[in-house]
Amino acid sequence: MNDNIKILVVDDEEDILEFLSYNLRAEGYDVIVADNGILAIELAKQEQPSLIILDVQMPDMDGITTCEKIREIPSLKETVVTFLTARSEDYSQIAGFEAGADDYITKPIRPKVLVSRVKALLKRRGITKDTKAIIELGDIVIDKEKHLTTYKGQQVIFAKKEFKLLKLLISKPGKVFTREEILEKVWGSDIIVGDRTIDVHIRKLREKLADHYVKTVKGVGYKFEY
Amino acid sequence: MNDNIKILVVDDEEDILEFLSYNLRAEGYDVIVADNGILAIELAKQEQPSLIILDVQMPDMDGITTCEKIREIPSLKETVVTFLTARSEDYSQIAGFEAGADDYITKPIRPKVLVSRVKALLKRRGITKDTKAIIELGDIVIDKEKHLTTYKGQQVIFAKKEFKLLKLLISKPGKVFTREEILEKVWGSDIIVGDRTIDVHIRKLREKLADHYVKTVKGVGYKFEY
DNA sequence: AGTCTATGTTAAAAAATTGTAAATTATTCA
DNA sequence: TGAATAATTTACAATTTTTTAACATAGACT
Repeated sequence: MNDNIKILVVDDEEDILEFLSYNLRAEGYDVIVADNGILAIELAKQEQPSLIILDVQMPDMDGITTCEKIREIPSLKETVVTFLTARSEDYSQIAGFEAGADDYITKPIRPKVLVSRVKALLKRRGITKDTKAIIELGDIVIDKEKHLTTYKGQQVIFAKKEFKLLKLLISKPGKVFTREEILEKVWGSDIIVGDRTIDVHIRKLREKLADHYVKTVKGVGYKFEY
Repeated sequence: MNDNIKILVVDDEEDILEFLSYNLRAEGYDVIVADNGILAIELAKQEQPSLIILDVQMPDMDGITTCEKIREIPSLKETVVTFLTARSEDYSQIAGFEAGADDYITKPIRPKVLVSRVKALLKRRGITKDTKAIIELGDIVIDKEKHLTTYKGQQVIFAKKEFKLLKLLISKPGKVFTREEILEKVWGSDIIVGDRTIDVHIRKLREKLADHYVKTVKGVGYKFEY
């Protein structure tokens, strides 16, 4: 499982796809491409990219429609979407934001601006290479890529769900995650589990680390505190 | 229901300030203005606007420096900052994002684009008065995300309802909230509770902070006074 | 002063939420 | 396929929060 940041680029023009891919790959991103909106939606669902760059003008399904459809997919609600638009189309900017886009990049594209923009967008959403690879928090080291956790130098094995839960909580130390949020992010929006499932998993984290890391905020949720 | 979202506009040119204010006020925002960076920072600290629109080019302190300074102020960490920039200055866009800006608006400004952009930015951040992450009022700091309250540097624990009530009262210091309003916003419109419930919760706030913060306005309701 | 009403105070009951162990069901992987 | 491991449910215990209820107090008004 390669844990680089994934970017989906969607444009009907071959050379623009290549241009964007080249420049983004050079920055270390994993780039996947689609030359139409329908394929884009399929790929997005499958690959769960962190960022989608979407050309506004495309045959069949335009960027705005594509974006609207993307926003309707629960697992892609948090994905950053940015449009590619010709410099003068102010109208499309408006429509784009209403469709749920986060930003837009004007053509002609300058590599430096592109990369800087992409970085800024991802950073704003808290998606950085750091948060993708290894998280260190005092005694606790989590290697997401290797799916390994170390506590006080000792390796601790977490099962899949436990690991996901730990990752989530630790991604924003101190932040209280509601049960809903946890369900949504660890289990997925459509899966229904019993009331006590989360508690049991929380218990396992506490067992394997130490009780005091995971705190209960009664009536609200759980948080990780170092 | 524009629950008076505050926007701070900073530009050295009088006519641009007026133009922006006019258009934003027409949309129902509370607009405050500053014609230089130093004043802007002062005002921002005092007024805690949700959005700051900042001209890049200004005498004395330019927009980028101002933005950097703003980002250093804890209570303004979550504030959305957008730059105003001449259409061609690509470099400033890059520097702007690095300084911690969230977006930029190019001159010449078109009212429709401006308003649409501002709406999109605020929406993206989910800003309506009750989603601001941190509320600071002198000795009292409320971190909604962490569900933490600090009084004189000491952590104070509030249960869910207490926390909600405190948040409500503190959201508009000085405003008197009627019992009805409190019930509606803390308990929800359809829940029926006895007469003394609110009093009991008010009492707990007084206990945990200090008596003088929450004042009773007999026959009317309660208010928070710092 | 006496009465009336709104609010303050307290302790205890009630309700809501979470913790836990053990049993049950799914999944994985050799 | 069949142990082994993981995930979930169940049933109850433990804890904490919220509400109620009974009584106290303060201030307004006649």
